[in-house]
This record gives sequence, structure tokens and C-alpha cells, in this order.
Amino acid sequence: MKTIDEHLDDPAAVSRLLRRHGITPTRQRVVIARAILSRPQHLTADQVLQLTLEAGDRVSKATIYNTLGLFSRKGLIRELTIDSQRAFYDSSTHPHHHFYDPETQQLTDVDEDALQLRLPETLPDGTEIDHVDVVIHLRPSRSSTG
Amino acid sequence: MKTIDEHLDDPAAVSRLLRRHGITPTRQRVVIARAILSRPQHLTADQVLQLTLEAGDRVSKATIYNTLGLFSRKGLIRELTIDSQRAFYDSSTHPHHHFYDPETQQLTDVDEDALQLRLPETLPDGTEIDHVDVVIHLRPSRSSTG
DNA sequence: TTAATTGCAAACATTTTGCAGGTTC
DNA sequence: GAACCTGCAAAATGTTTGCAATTAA
Repeated sequence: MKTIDEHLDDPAAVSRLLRRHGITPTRQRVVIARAILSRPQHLTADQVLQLTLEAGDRVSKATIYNTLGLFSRKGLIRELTIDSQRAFYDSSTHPHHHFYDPETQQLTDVDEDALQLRLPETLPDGTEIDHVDVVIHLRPSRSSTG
Repeated sequence: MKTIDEHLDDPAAVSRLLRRHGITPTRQRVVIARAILSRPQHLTADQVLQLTLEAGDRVSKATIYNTLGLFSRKGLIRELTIDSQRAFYDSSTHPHHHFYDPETQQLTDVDEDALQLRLPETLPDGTEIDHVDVVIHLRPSRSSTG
């Protein structure tokens, strides 16, 4: 659905991308989409706000939050729950898992082939699987400096 | 380390349990420990507060939060990050994974044998695995009523 | 009796909401 | 021009902190 090779420098292309996801393009939404989708990354709402400011485009905090929620619902990005305190937004929407280093608060993708998961066949009644999150929480290794 | 068969009705036994985990027993801590450890369950801080109130023991909200944090650090309970908005505390500390139903906000344990996980051999430099959380997010099944 | 713990209220951080004004199609 | 979107400020969580009073050893 999402075309990665789209020229994100071109606002018209970003508008088309949004439209293809059922999102009405507005100046703010294009700014936010360009900030997030420019490369594979994991960002908090506040980091997205900073990126838009650095790009010279003012977007209010409320619009950042509302837009990130909209993009997630529409499948343009993925909301990750790793830290109780803040949400992360992932510009990669294909199924994949994460390392989390609480020291640096950095998220890293786990290589697709490196992790194998066999899911339960039996689920609670009346439910099906929406998605699965695997988070490998890291700590400094005993032998490492620190 | 944690003895499950301990008589949690007996405050003296709970005090011993706390001490064994390096926690100085106080009235409030015993009240909170009894509320959580009485059975396998997943509770939010607010639910723990309700339980202590129902038991007729007043504990302040600040003490609930501080004590849940202390118990987690000492390995008496486990803090789970499932929902960005609130933390869950699990009375079972052995490694196991969870189903999460966002409709009901209910957590359920995944049967140990039902899920198989092969972890990556290569980790980011200078780190080792602290723990792994697998959360299977559910949704109502298409065929179900609702 | 000394150090640790508690309760309260205030502070904090993140996210949501109400509404007036502005934008899109 | 009708419906939708934005910005601001205020509200709504959930959680932490400062400090005086209380409790544990």
C-alpha cells in the first residue's frame, strides 16, 4: 500500500500518498508525513514536533498528536507501546519486532530472520489476533564498560 | 525466591516474604502485598488502590505508586508495559507472555507451551537481554457478535 | 533515637478536548 | 459554502516529588 520510493521531497507526491490512505492532505499533514516517512525511524510525538520545527514548519502540539493518531489508524505508520510513559511511532508498518535500550531510550529493529515466533493456536473466545509486539528489553552487558 | 504457598492471610508471613525480598515491612506494604499476591492477576495502580480500600485499609495513592515501583525493583511483582497510558502489575514473576484485549482492557496469560520464541543470537553492541515481552493484541473475531 | 516511610498536595509529562477561526473540495 | 481541519488553552490522565509528621528497628 505505502510506496517507499515515492519522492518525499515532492509535496504533491506526499499528498497523493496521503490520499491513497484515505487521508485528506493539508499543509500540516504533509509536513508531518515528510518528517516521519523520510526514513525508517522510531519517534515520539515530541520528536516529531521538533523535526517539523527544524524544517521551518510550525505545527501545533495538538495537531501533531491528532495527526499521529490518524496516520496510525489509517495504516501509514505504526504506534508502538514500549515505555509506559510515551508512545513511539514507527515509520515502518510491515510486521517486525524491536530491541529497546532503556538507558538510551533507543528502539532498534530486530532483523526479520533473526527472530522466530510460533503463536498459540488457541485464543480467548470470540477474539482473533490483531497484531503481535515482541520487545527485547536490553541492559548493558556485564563485560561492557559502564 | 517467592513462596506461593505462604499464607497471605497471615500478616506475619507476608512480613517475612517482604523481608526475604529485602523490603522493610510496614503496615501499608503488607496491605498492598496481600492485595496483589492473593492470586495470579494483572492490576493497574488504581485497581490496587481500590482493592486496599475494599479490604478496609487506607493507603495513599502516592504510597501505592511508590510501593508498586519498589516491589517491581525487588522482583516481588512484574511491571508490564502494554498500554501507553497506564502500567500493569503482574503478581506472577516467572517469564511468560500475554494476550491483551483492548476492548475490555483485560490481560490474560499465554500458556507456556503454546508460544515458542527463538531469540536473535546477535544483539546491539555492549548489551545483553534483560527480558522479553511478547504481547498478542486481540480484536473481536469477524464471526463473533459485536 | 535515628533513619526510613507515609500522606498530602502540588508538580509533571503526556495526551485529549472544546471551540473559534481557517482551509479544502 | 458545507464539512473538515487547525491552533490554542484548558482539562484529563497517570505518575512523581517535596516536605512535615509518623513509624520501624
